[in-house]
Amino acid sequence: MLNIGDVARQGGVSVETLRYYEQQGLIETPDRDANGYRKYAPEVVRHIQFIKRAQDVGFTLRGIGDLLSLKADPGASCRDVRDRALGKLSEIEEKIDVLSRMRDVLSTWTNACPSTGPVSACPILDALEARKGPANADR
Amino acid sequence: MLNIGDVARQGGVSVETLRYYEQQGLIETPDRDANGYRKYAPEVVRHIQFIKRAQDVGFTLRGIGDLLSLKADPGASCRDVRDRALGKLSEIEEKIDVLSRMRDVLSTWTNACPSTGPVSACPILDALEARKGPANADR
DNA sequence: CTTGACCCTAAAGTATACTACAGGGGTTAC
DNA sequence: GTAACCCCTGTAGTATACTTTAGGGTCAAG
Repeated sequence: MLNIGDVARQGGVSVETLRYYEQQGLIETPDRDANGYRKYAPEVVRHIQFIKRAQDVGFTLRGIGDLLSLKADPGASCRDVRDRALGKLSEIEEKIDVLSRMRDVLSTWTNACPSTGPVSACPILDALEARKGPANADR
Repeated sequence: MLNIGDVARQGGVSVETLRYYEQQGLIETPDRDANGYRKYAPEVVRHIQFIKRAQDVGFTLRGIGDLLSLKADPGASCRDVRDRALGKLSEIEEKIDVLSRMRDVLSTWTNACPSTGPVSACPILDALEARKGPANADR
């Protein structure tokens, strides 16, 4: 059995993060020692890595909680998980699209800037003030 | 002269947002009427659109404040503005890279999923639990 | 003269994922 | 027995860009 500090070290997170995950329902409430210390089975480290990997591919803690519910539900199907992943995938693609548009506009503007002369003749500031802005997708 | 509500309508923002911008130093403190109402010159609408366009290409309000200072500074050069734009551009490219990696991983996973069968045999959940995660760039 | 639309301030709330702090007890080695 | 380190709870703070709430004046129309 592990103390919270052991789990934190092995899982690569802080003890505060572990307590936070517990509070958020992402990890089971652990048993307590006589002194009140949380005692963890070694398997919990794997569980934390699951959370971290899911974060790495863009899931929020809320989404991860959802994934964990599916994982624990014998009635759930693989399709349910796949649906969550596809949903996240399109969210990410949407973000990439927005960012790509920003990049294109900024790139155009920086290329148009001679980078010499005073700000009074800056094409970037001009572009920002112009009647026509970039085609803004959202916000 | 315009009341705050007029500016809000013409600028496409809420009156609360205008007061917030003022508080944040993004728009000049307007003169007040005898009744205490803010009175704006019509030019302020253009100013607000500057802010909105800068947001559209990824600048934070802090960065926009910086841009506005350059704009107002006769000693500033076009290069200064360009530097801010290039900095923002690389930030955005970095974000795109991170998101692209997430997309690739999710895409691989969703393709590997037969989308039939129980979660107990789900390749996506397996991937999330595996020893090897995706090569995570940051976080 | 009242109703509805508008204006004011200051403070608190929202979302996300933690981090930090205050205040206090337990454990281990010397 | 005391220093160094671990654990506990609960609350507040962080960043960003607003939005909401509370409580209260102002103005134009009918």
